[in-house]
Amino acid sequence: MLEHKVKLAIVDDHLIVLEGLQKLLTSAGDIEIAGSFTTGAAFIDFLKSNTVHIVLLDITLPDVNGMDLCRDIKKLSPDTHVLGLSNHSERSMIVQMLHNGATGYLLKNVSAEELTQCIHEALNGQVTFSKAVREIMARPSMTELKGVPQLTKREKEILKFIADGKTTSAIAAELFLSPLTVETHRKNLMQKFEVKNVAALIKEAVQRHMI
Amino acid sequence: MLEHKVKLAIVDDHLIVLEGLQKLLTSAGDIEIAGSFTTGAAFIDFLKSNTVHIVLLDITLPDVNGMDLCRDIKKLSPDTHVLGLSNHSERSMIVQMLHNGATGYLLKNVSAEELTQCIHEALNGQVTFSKAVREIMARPSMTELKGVPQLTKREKEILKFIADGKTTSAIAAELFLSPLTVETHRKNLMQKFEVKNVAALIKEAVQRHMI
DNA sequence: ATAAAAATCCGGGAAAGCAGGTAGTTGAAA
DNA sequence: TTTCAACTACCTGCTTTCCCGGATTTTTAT
Repeated sequence: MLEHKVKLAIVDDHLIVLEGLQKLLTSAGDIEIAGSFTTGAAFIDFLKSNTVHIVLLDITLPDVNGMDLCRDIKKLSPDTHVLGLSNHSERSMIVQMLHNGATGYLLKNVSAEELTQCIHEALNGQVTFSKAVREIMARPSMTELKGVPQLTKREKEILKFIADGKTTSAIAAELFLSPLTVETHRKNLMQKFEVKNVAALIKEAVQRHMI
Repeated sequence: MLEHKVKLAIVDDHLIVLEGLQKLLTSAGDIEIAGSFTTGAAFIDFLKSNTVHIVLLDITLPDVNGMDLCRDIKKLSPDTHVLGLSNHSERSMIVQMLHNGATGYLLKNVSAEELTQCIHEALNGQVTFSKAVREIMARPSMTELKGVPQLTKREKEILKFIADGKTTSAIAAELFLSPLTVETHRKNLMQKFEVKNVAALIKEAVQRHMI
């Protein structure tokens, strides 16, 4: 196999993190930083006309959330490996990222060695975690075990409206839908979350950062 | 006045951030990084036998929280300026830091120029914020303005039950109350939160860490 | 092309929530 | 002591949610 440099991209809205990562990665000679981006949109743009082998993706971005962006990246370029990078250590976050096609997940307290090691593992297609993440995954907690329901775009949309306290009919009016349609989505949401009223629904959703 | 280099310390448990900050600060020639620390304890130790003019202090640390550490620092070395550095953009966080003696507050999305500017302002004793923080402080958003409603013990109790998805009558049974009483509490809760249904109530409550 | 998933729409009935009150009892602070 | 906040309880009328059950069309993935 030819040993070209690995093209790596970073998506993070914090300049500090961008610089920090670049510094940490200079020691790994075979990695080339193809680009740094502060928004998901900017990276997607770049990806359309450039090859990226691996991308370090912050979960919280100004424009889109990491989960959705991850999914978009994999759709656009299935061979690009995505490593989630975040301060969020909740199991649900990690699981969600993997569901959406990420190859691994790192917390921002990674060391330089961990970082480069994870990158290389990811390039081999291995699912890889930073040390702190492995510990979280190893000790599953009751509440987190149930996993995160996979919501459709419409469902997410309506979930947000519900959380804002809007009634079914108000939502329907705003989205030009029949109230009955909104009712159905609401019903499905509650089924997916395995709850039986909005109160519990919203609690779960907020706690899982879906709102 | 003699122009010695400014002795600056960084306390942050993320290597990435440490490196990133160092990189960003190299451009400011008059600043010398006296030390980097990943725990509050380590920095306090250092401070006992070294002069530090200014410290960039992450709010979330493994051993202590930033507020308390800030207070300790000012007690030990009142002339050391503390700049809070965090991802947390909640107004309450910022205010708390200032109460505890911080000279300023930065979000981690600061630019290099902002960073050095804030450092210099802080050295002059000026209270200083990064741009994003100034915006938060200038425009108290609706949700932040109302502050946290003062709930009675009973109300908090019932709020939790509601968030768990329990119905009014179930709560009443569990607390040996009339359902009507629970209804009243629920009504009062919604008044205090200025919302008109449970969905919004729970969202607000969770987001304000009351659940 | 075909299957699967998502999004849309519908009915009816039971249950709960919402909004607007009123009002007695208690316990602590002024 | 009286005054006030909290907790308790009640009423009426109306709206909305919740829970069954379906159905059709459009989009997406294989």
